[in-house]
Amino acid sequence: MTEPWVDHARRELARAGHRAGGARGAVLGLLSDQHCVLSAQAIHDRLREQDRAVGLASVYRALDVLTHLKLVHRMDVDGTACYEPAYASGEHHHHAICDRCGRMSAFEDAELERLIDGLGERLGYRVEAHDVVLRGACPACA
Amino acid sequence: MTEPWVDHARRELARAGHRAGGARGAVLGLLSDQHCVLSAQAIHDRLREQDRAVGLASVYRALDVLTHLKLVHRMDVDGTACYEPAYASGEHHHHAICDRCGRMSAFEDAELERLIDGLGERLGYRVEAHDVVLRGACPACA
DNA sequence: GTCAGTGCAAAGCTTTTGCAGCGCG
DNA sequence: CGCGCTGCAAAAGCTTTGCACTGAC
Repeated sequence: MTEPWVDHARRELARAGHRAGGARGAVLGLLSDQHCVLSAQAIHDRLREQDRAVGLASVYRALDVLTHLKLVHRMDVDGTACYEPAYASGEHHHHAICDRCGRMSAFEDAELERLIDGLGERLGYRVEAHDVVLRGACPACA
Repeated sequence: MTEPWVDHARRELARAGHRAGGARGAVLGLLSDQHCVLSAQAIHDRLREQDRAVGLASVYRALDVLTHLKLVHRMDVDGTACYEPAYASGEHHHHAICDRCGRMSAFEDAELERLIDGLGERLGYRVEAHDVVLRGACPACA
């Protein structure tokens, strides 16, 4: 299986005039292997485990560029920024976080997306991104 | 017009065994006058303007207690925690934030609430709170 | 009187910035 | 061979914690 997201991201980076440095490449590679959101610190730690150590500042800088190009999606959870690949179209999901065990699950729902698009229109907003977060007790903890 | 939320909050605080201190009371009073979300720093600043100065640490402590009692709702925006009164039932709204001017608007939608409740059930979650955030260009900036 | 609540200052995190050197294009 | 990328270290937020003191019950 190829990694369409990584390829897409590299292409977009080049198109935006960015060079291909090692640190950003490593962050890109790690993100594509994950589906769950990761904090900058978590990315830094995992890269170190994989012997592809990258300065924490470079992780932040890479994520900043990627976020601005809308190649990764940023969300704040419990006061810390977390990131995940942003898939160009389709494959759009949201998160439910368990207050007890802290575990996070992802879900998607076409009707929710449709409803949110409608809401944006109603507000006169050109909505470019949106987040939905559910909090409560997961099946195991409830 | 009375302030049902403040009264409710004071009652719940007492019921949870908390004493009525000046700092927390001031935070409570300020929050009830606002509809928009406020950061801890903003609360601290406004209280100072009103000559009801409260230590920043006390603001954080008050907000922490109130959040745990589910009397205020916390949301992270751009890496900073913001707070607003949590209305026991009904009067539940969400936010749209403009990427350009940073202004925030509130909206509510019964269908959205219904849909989210359904999603929680589908996931087996006992959903206790949820957030929906739209990001994009507001009518004025678009 | 006791102990939660408070203010201040210090510490702890997360994130950003400055700067010198490396390396892609 | 210039300029973007990187790492390190320092700085800049935001938030929490330690401690002594005040004040509610």
